[in-house]
Amino acid sequence: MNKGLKLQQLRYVLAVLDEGGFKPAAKRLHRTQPALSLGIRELEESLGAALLEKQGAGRLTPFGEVCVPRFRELLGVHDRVVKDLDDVVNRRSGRVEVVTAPSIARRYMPSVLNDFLRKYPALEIGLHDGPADVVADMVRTGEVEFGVSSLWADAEDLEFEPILEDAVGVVCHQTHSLADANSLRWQDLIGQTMIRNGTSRLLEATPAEELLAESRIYISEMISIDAMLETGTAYTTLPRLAFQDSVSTLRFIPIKNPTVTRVIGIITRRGVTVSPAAQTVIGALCQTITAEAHVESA
Amino acid sequence: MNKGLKLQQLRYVLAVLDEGGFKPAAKRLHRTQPALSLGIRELEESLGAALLEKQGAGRLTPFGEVCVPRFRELLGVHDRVVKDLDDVVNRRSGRVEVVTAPSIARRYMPSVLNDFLRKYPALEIGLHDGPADVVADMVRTGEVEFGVSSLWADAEDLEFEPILEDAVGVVCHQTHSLADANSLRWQDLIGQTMIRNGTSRLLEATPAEELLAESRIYISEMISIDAMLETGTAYTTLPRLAFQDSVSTLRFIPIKNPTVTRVIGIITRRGVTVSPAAQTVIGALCQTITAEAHVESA
DNA sequence: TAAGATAATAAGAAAAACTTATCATAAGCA
DNA sequence: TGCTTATGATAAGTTTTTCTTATTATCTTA
Repeated sequence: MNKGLKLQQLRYVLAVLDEGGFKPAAKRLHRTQPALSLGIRELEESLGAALLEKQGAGRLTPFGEVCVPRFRELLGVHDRVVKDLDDVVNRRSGRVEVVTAPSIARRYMPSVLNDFLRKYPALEIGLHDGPADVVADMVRTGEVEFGVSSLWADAEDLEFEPILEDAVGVVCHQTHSLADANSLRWQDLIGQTMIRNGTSRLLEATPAEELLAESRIYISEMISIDAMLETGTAYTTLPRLAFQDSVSTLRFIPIKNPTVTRVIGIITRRGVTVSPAAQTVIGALCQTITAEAHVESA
Repeated sequence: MNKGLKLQQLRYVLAVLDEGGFKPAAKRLHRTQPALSLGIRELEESLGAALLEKQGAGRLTPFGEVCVPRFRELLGVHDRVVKDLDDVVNRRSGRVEVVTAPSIARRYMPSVLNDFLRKYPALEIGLHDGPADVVADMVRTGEVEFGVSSLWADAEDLEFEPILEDAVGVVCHQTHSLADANSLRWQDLIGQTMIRNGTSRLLEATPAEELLAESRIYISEMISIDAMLETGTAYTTLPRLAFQDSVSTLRFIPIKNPTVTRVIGIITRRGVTVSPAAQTVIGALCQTITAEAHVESA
């Protein structure tokens, strides 16, 4: 009473029944006749009773009649499981949750998503956005498989794979005194009214640090910042991607010498392999970004 | 993308999860750690994606999370099938259909059935009875797994295993002229009025054949025969077992020189193995018969 | 940074599964 | 009936798989 059926032996039995004999069954399974003979015998011994009548083209014993429907059930489940998992591996099934910085979500994800949905019609995707600390937390908790953002403190439990550099510049109203410059240096900003925002942390430990110290306004929401900038009395700093060209009364002026950049990358949990579907999303995103970068630099 | 999961490898994965590591899992499965390492690796390669994270006590990849419930399902079905079939083999489950000659059904089967039901509480049994040709047909069609009766013509498609000899004797009313004999010879019956019945075929091709030719009455039903015998004017012949002692106004007188017997045996389809449950019934029946034979001869 | 633990890798041994060759038995046919 | 043919069982040897021991790499922890 050896526990543990071997699926292949069950297939041998069913093949003999379907084909009506050992020889044709063996042919279908690309085996020789003795292989089936021995395999089925072993199965019978492990069950403790005969399944097939001696001679006579593959007729079943009463015990065999009891067994065969169960064999079919077990093999059916097996085959379905194989197919399901194969679908997952080959991106014909699955769901990916992603979180990105808002700038990425607006600028790159629409085209990535369209691409993705067209290419893998059966995959589902969930897109979230938020500031860098929220991104990191959502990755940490496993709410999402990966995030796309900059990473402040390099956390022990997170992996960071850079994909993009985003230079910080000045954002001000077109009537602001800085508005017409093609590029600026940090010292040009001394004495101007600066609005700090969520991305101002990028300036810590850079030549801009004293500007931060001078600044007496902090506004977290972009809409409120816009409203303040519209008065033409203050400026703020933003990475290029976070600046929305669509607000046409505002200007973005690059800052050089030195350039301060935020590094955006793929954030994953350390030691956690992302799912096949998520790998596909990451691939598509990187491709989109490098493609757009070429367009911009051209 | 090698189709065909190996159940053992799935168990390896689940054991690693349950035990939280390769080493304790290996211990539980009576394997060494590299055995699991290689087995799981092969499984991952056949699936085309990793299941377990590199280090870190058996944590799952996202793909692994998808896989494991399905592994559990498949193994669950497997284990249930094994248990079901084991129950059938070990007579903890199943149903047997039997057909016997009426005499066997009345004389032996009650005790066999009681024995059987007590010993195998989960087995079901269906008992039918009928004349020899009906018995043979029910076996032939597969309505029942085996029959217990005599077999007239030895049919090519049936197997006959003798278990019992049943001698033919005279049955008559206690007032009949033959009633007081201890035993009779066939010639003693010449000139008496004989009622033929279903068992009279036993006398064909025996010294009793001329009695059959003389006889002008045939009655098929025992009750009608009894009524006729009660008049005291006629006799009939029956095998010993078919005679019911309970009808106390009738006598059974053995006939000797020569003794004519019907051979009762187990009738099965040729080349069809009976089920484990049926084997048990056959065994119990044979045992009961030999036990009673000893009682009688003692 | 060293010590201890855990899993991966390598190489060879054991077990399993399969193949070719042959034999036994039953069914078909003159 | 006896010969032929077909089918499955059996034997022996080979290939493949799976496991073990020994070792190495890597992570964890103190």
